[in-house]
Amino acid sequence: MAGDQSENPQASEPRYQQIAADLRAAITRGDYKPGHALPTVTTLKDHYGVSRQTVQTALAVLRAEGLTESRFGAGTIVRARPTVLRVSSKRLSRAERQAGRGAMMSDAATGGFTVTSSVSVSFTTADASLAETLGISEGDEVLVRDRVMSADGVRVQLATSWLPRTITRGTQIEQENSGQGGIYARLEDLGYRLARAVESVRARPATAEEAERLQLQLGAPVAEVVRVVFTSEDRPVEVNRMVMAGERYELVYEVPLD
Amino acid sequence: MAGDQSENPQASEPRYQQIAADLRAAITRGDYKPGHALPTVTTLKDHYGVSRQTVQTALAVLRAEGLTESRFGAGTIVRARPTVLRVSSKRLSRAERQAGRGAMMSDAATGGFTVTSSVSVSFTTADASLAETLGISEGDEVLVRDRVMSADGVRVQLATSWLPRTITRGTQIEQENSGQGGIYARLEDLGYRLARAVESVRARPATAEEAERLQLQLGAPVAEVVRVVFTSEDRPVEVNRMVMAGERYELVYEVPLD
DNA sequence: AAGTGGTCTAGACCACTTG
DNA sequence: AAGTGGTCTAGACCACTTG
Repeated sequence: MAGDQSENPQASEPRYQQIAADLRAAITRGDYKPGHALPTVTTLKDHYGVSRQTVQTALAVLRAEGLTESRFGAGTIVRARPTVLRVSSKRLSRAERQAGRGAMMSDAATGGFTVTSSVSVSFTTADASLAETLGISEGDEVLVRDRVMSADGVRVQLATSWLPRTITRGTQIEQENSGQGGIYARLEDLGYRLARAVESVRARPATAEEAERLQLQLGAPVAEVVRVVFTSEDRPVEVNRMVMAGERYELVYEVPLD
Repeated sequence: MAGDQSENPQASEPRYQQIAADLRAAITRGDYKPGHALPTVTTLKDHYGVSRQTVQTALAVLRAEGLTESRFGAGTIVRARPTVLRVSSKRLSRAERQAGRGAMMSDAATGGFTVTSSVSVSFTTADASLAETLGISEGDEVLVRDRVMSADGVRVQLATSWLPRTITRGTQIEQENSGQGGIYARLEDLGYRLARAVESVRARPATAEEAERLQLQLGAPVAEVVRVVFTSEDRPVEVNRMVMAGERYELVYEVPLD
């Protein structure tokens, strides 16, 4: 009966959510194992006696939860527990810098992943908000370092750093390859003693551009971390905005309680 | 022409995404203001010359991005910038505890929100993972404190704490009302000097249950924070698992760089 | 009572992957 | 070549909100 949804008038839950719940339970029970395919859309449509569209809507729910992944022309696959990068706030210690590792590389050292990164360098002028954060004037020149980072070939993080050109002009920080230990090591070479950073973390949906660059579903959760680095004289020297594929990261912070 | 998508064979982007992009741009430009309604589904369908379903799919994209909110029978509303609770790691300081504020209350003091919370207390035995984290034996009794927190009437956080009953038995920590300064103040009254916490943060999609309890869309981003609190003798005394509505929180951490 | 968003069907074509 | 997921249409009924 077309359009008739009243088979069971008590069931306030839409059919597609019932189907999603059913499949979710089957995945949780282990009927469908990570890396293996779910039944095809056509099979599911016949099995549940619904239209293709309804099956697709149910599958979209599972994708939104991160349980499955659909491969165009191939099938719907149960996702393996994702690659997790455990990123500790200890990664920024001077000891790590002196061991010649940049922040991203010490993450890799922790997790056993092969980390690669592509960098592009450009220049712009500070808008009001950036100028305030960096303690410079609106319109002042800033260096922009844009990075895409991958772990074991999977893109996991987008990062953009801004630094005042009064600090970076003519230094290796303006080169794509910033050298052993990364830009923090170079800043210390220049005499800036880095004392602390403030990191502000939010969970939010990926924008369309981020989803594309990180190979995520639109609206998939990302962690946005904005870090401001201060010297021992409490001068801000860098703003770094990182966008991380949510489920691929675990951020670990040590918090003093006294 | 039914089923004909080849009007513009160059356009690899599906129609519903084009429509979503169009509406997104209009919202960003300010054509549709926060709190106001988008055109109705019927209007949009006629305007773009597509089916209702296609419009619905486009609107689902905007909802997934957190840009809009659909009200059954009423319309699709542009969301106001969400209530943001700025939660600093400084909230856990001894000074705050001695001022009589629990962790959640000092958040409120920071942000100017009215915070309420409902607590339920129960008891269970530790499974292997919890036992290891708390340094006790599997099967040992633990106290469970389950909390739902609201800011200005909006549910913003689910939190569950586990503490060994060898510590809490017979104390105010096992009461629903744990008193001024919360359970951390009570632990210090009992002679446990709290030294540090380790917080581990992930962004992930809300499960169906969390979505319901936090009044979120299914799969909306949440921040999951697992905190382990240690005494000055490095003994773990509490595990606290918090699930926060992603866009309603900003977590701020101070990170030492040396 | 009228309007709104939400769901559903049956059928179609598409781009893509797999053997 | 056959199969798969993705998208789309036109039309329908539903639960809910608003005046």
